[in-house]
Amino acid sequence: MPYRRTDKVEARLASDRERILGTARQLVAEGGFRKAQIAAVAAMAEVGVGTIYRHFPSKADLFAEVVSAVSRREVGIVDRIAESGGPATPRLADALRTFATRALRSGRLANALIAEPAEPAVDEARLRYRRDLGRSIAGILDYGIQAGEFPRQDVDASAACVVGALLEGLVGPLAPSGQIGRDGPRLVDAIVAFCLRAVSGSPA
Amino acid sequence: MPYRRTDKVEARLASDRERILGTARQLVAEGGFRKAQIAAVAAMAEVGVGTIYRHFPSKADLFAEVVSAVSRREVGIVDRIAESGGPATPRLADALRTFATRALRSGRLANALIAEPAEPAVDEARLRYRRDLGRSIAGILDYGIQAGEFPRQDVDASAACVVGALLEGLVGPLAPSGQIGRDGPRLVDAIVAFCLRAVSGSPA
Amino acid sequence: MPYRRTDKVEARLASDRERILGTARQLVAEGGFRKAQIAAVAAMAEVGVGTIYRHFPSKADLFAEVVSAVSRREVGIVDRIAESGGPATPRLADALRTFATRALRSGRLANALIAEPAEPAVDEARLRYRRDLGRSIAGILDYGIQAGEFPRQDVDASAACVVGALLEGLVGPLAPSGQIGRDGPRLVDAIVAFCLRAVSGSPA
Amino acid sequence: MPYRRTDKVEARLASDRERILGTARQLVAEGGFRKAQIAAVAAMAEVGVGTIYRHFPSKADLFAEVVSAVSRREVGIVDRIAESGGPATPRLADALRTFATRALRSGRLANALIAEPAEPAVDEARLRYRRDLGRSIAGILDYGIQAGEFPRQDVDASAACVVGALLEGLVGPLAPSGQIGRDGPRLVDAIVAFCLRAVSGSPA
DNA sequence: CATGAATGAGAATTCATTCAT
DNA sequence: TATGAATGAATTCTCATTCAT
Repeated sequence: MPYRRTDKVEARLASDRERILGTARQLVAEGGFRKAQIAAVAAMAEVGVGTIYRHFPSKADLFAEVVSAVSRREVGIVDRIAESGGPATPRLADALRTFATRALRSGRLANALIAEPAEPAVDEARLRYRRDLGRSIAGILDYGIQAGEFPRQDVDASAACVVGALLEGLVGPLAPSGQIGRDGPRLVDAIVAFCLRAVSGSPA
Repeated sequence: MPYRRTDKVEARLASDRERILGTARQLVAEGGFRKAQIAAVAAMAEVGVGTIYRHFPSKADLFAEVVSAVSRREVGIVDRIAESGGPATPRLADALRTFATRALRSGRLANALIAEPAEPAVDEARLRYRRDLGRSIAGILDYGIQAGEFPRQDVDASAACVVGALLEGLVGPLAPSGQIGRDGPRLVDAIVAFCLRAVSGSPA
Repeated sequence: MPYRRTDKVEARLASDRERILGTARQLVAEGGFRKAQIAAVAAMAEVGVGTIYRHFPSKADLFAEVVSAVSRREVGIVDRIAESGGPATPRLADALRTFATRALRSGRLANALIAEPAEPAVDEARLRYRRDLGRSIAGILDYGIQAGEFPRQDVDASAACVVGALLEGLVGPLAPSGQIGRDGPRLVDAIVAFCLRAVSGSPA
Repeated sequence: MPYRRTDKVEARLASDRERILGTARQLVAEGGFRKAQIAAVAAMAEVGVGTIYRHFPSKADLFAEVVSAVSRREVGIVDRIAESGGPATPRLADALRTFATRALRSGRLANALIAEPAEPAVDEARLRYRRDLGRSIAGILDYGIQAGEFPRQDVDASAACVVGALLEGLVGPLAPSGQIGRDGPRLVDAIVAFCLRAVSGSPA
């Protein structure tokens, strides 16, 4: 009887893949890339090491995929807000606040995905993450400038600066090491306010 | 004849130390911390491995020192500007512009020192770098708020955001692939303008 | 087909472990702990270096296990004799003679396991060896004193002295250069006679 | 003016040599051979590393000499007692007691010199130490047998056993690790009594 | 001659990847 | 097909010895 890749097999394959990705993400969230070794992922995902290599050609690919997945999810959320209608200012505020709040809740994961490179391939994914986030922001800025809400400015540079301010504000040194040191909402407010002043050139 | 640590010897020692530090910095600038192994530093500095361990107790110490040295130098420059007299706005502009211009010239080094952690000890040095830079910025903000140039704001958060915007603007993905992709002066202008709008809440 | 740790695999694992232990013991017997480096053990056991670390957490653990294994075996043999019934004197004689004869046959190994420390962890195992041997001897002494065969004496000190006399007699300098220099049986006789006189306080 | 090795120079050379030896001995006493590195000896002796190599061709030679020196001194003391007149029994008791008491006072040094080999060359010196000690003991035994105090016995084996009992009794496992666990005098009494019973074949 | 800086061969350990079962 | 045991290149650090000053 020839081997048939049945639906059942297909489903197991997919669920294995997801579980591996999820476990990898969790390990990164707990101990950064440093602690996320293939063997550890395999053990926690309850699959064999070899199985990981069936789904991902290399460690770098696995973790690049981890970053991409988080990126897709988070940028997707921001995108949806960015593309919702209405004036640019509240839209930007909403997007930034949502992103920041979620990042604060994710604890160390955000820090690792944002600031802790490891392999070049993972780095690329990280950069893509930031770039995609920037592109989403840039969309709002473009709209706001068109609509006269924001002054003329170098949109790409501003978007990058917003991303930087956002991430650094969240994981930066002034927010005590690694954890949300100060009460989150207030910090998020300050960051959002900073960015809004920056792109609008007006107080509030 | 008893051994005398002559000036010549002293000079050689110092120059060895400097050469090791410089080589380490260069290797980091070229390939990130990943490429900067002790053996590689030794080879390129044309000293034995043991010599490095005469000057630095461990690999982590060596690279922490690399970061510290750059930090001291760059933050020192910013500090001097921050502490010069006059209104806060041009002072902040000057500080940011100077830092940014220098960082752009340093190429990948800034990226590595800012965004690529390695050993925990090096990480700490990197965090100190950002914190020190933030503190310098915060000083100007404090002054500006006192002087009524800037609106009331969370100074620590703003300073972190400025640092983030500055660094991300410089090394971020929108400045293509780690190198000075766009003409530098224009990018620096955009970043500085962004930060000034953010802290002042006014266009210009 | 899910991976099954078959009996065959199990057997290979166990035999690898044994081969590694055996090789380590052999290397120690040939050249002392100095010659027994992990790489050498791996090469001679025809396994990779990593395989050794799959079976033993560290070099110290491996060699501690080597000592422990020999200790368990040899002390076990002595214990069985010590716990057999009958008067203490022949029991002690039998125990000492058996131990000594076996040690003489093992050549340099006894010397290394007895006299050559290396890592603190291995040292501990070695001390345990001597202590266990001493405890076994002390048991016979206790019995003999109760039975009136031996005079009252400091049992712990006597046991240690017996162990010392035994080991030194075997591997000591008077038995030329670490090997069985003199004809074994006569040496064993002399050592046993010495110890019996010492604990009994009577000739023969 | 040709270089003349004046008396003054000669004296300094000799005193340097002594200081190096003394320092080495002290370091061994404090931390065993493991802690006694050439650089440490040089530093503590307040000479350059090179100076040590002027006096001793290698590390092994230096420490072999350390062992030899201690050996000469201690064996000398025992020898003198051994060669004093009078019956063998009190002479042996005196020799053993003196040696044991001194060893207990020297703390870890005795242990290291007796039980902690390092380099083969040092090992040889250690073996010579034990052999010389044994020879000294053997002299007393010979005399005692001649005089009819002791029964006929294998003198070399007995001497080795005495040395073994003595050393093991002192540094062995029953005397808690490394330090004089039990009150020294009582332990020395027990060891001496053990040895006297062993060589005399009669209760003491 | 004394010095101590420089050297670099070694040694232990880690972990991504492979492949027999 | 899944598994996880085996692998060994790579990396950090130590320390006896040499030799320019």
